Amino acid sequence: MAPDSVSTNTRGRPHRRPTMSDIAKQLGIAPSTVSNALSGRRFVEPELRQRILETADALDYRPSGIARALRLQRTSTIALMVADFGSSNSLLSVRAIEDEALPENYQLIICNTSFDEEREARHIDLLVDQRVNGVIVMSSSLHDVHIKRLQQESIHTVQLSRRSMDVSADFVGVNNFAGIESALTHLWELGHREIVFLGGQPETSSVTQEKLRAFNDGIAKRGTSPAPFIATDFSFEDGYRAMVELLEDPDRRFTAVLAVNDMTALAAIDAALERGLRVPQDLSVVGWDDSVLASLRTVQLTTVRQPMYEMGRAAARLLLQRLNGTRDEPTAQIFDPELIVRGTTAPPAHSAPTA
Amino acid sequence: MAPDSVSTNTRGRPHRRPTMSDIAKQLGIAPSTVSNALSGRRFVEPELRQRILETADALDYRPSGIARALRLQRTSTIALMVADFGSSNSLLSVRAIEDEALPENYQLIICNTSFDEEREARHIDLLVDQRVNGVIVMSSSLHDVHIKRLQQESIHTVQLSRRSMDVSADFVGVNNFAGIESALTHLWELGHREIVFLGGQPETSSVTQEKLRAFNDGIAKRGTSPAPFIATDFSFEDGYRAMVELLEDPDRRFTAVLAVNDMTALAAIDAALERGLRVPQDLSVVGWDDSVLASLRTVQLTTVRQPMYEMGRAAARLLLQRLNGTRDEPTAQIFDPELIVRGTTAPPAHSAPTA
DNA sequence: CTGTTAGCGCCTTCAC
DNA sequence: GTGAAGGCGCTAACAG
Repeated sequence: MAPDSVSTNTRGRPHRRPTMSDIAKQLGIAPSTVSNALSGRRFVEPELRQRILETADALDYRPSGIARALRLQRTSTIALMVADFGSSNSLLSVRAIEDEALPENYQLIICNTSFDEEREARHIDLLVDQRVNGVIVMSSSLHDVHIKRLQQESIHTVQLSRRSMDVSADFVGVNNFAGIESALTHLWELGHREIVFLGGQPETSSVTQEKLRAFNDGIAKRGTSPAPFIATDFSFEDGYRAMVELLEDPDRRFTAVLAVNDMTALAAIDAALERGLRVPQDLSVVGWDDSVLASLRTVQLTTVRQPMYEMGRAAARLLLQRLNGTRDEPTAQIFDPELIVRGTTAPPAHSAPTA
Repeated sequence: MAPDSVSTNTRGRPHRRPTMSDIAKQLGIAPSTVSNALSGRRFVEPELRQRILETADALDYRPSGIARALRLQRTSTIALMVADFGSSNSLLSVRAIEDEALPENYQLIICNTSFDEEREARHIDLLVDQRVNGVIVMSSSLHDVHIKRLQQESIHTVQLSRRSMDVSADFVGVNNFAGIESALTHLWELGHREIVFLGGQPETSSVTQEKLRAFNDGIAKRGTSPAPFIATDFSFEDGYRAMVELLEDPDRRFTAVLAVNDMTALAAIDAALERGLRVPQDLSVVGWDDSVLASLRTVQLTTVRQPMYEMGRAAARLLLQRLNGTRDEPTAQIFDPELIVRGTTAPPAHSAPTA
């Protein structure tokens, strides 16, 4: 077979991509004119412009984002750092961010930190090296050091859900206080007086800290003794272990569980069912997220819904505005959560658990 | 406050990143020597090398991936195209791919196509412009045109799960035939004779095509009349609608449902329960994925497990090997699925459904 | 063993 | 309205 029109020499690679110079050469004009015609930043004789567009098309020309990035010193790339997008419905936020980024020709890079600090560091190194323009940090456990690192490198940062006290950056989140308070009120009105808060990592997660504080405040306000708390990561397995621990402690009595997320709530339910408890008759459980799981007929989890899509969109917009220079002072946008009452909460049986 | 040591002029931006020239200038040596010292590709006097490393560190130098990419003509970036990573446990594959890419300093870009062809095209344009080096295509509905486009642009492509007939590319998948056959055998041995296959888009999804063919073959082999099939997308909502349609058809009789994925299976269960059927007494349901949902005590879904993590890893390795030139001819790697029997399958009640 | 030079593809002054 | 030249930051070829 005859070699293709656009052949090349480099290492036997079959294909070299056409450049603006190629177009220019073919038309006998200057590269800068091609640039002007394609970008539309300068006026070019319509007839010439037309010919340029045509040959660009004919050559299947695509601009090189790398070259442009090097020249303009901006990559039009943003990144999202998330601890584990499997364990909640953070996917909605991802979707929202992509929906905002795509129309503005921004690439989105997603980094999964898995609660692993070394992995966080690796990712951030890569992001810095690639000269990412902005980062949305959703990873609840991302260490402040790393955020500061990003800011030192003058990479714009927006915090989504998680909030760091000693880092000043844009923030989009939910009113955790109100969410916990509404769940607590719900349980209280049903008659529950012994409620435990299950899960989360208060040392690293600002969200858990807030929820826990709201929980303890709410309990104190109602004049009950402080309730137990067990720290876990946000996975099913770990929530399950924690719940078993709670259930096997003979000193512990409780009629309701407030879980840090839906996954943990489901784990708690599993553990309770396994030990012969009925939900909600013997134990009420409230989750947090309103993930797809929660609405299943076989699950029917009472939970707190946060508008993840809207939050993701807000975070993306904030970031993009900042990258376009449309914004200045750090902002905070707080969304309201909503209690969704389903089937896993009911008045407590005032006797001991019936098997 | 006095201006920082590394100050600049461009547009009042606070910070200009140090380059190799900066290091070289500071030490009174040539940039290329800095390059050689940092990359280690050429020998540099240990003492000088040491000083270079130190000043690089002092200046907080980080190499520019963009400049390097422009020079080397490779970006060390790969992309993953997925239709909707919410609806199955494809997250495991994502995790695996990241686990393989990170140690080799490859960036991973994830593209969510949402079964939307225009969105696919947008994404691919961006990927081409960014000069992504390789793409893993997991999006079951990605139109062949787009894969061919990638190949024309000489971007290496690996297909994960979905397989296109008239595109020759590396492929990693699961033996759908064996999976369906094992599910069918399970139901058959329980005594089911009227089984329906629920969900999937045979026009666009090669996976659904294979499953459907395996299903029809299996039914035919056992000498039963062909079973109904309803096409859906892979979401809960659509699966639910389809199941209601099936249930409301008076001409239709069936005692078991084989669903295209877990989400659809759960939707089918919901619809059945809603109409007073009991699972598994009145209706057996088999899913596909073995997602976290399936193992919940309140769900206990019988399902077919595919090793998503391993598959993702295999796909990533294949791609990276190809990018490193370690591989040549297109390969296919087929994994074996595994039937996980849980609580949603049982012998059929041979009478009409008991309410 | 180190320095000089050139160029990856694009954009942007500055000339004409 | 268009052309020519330079440089973004890096690496590879060629000198010395």
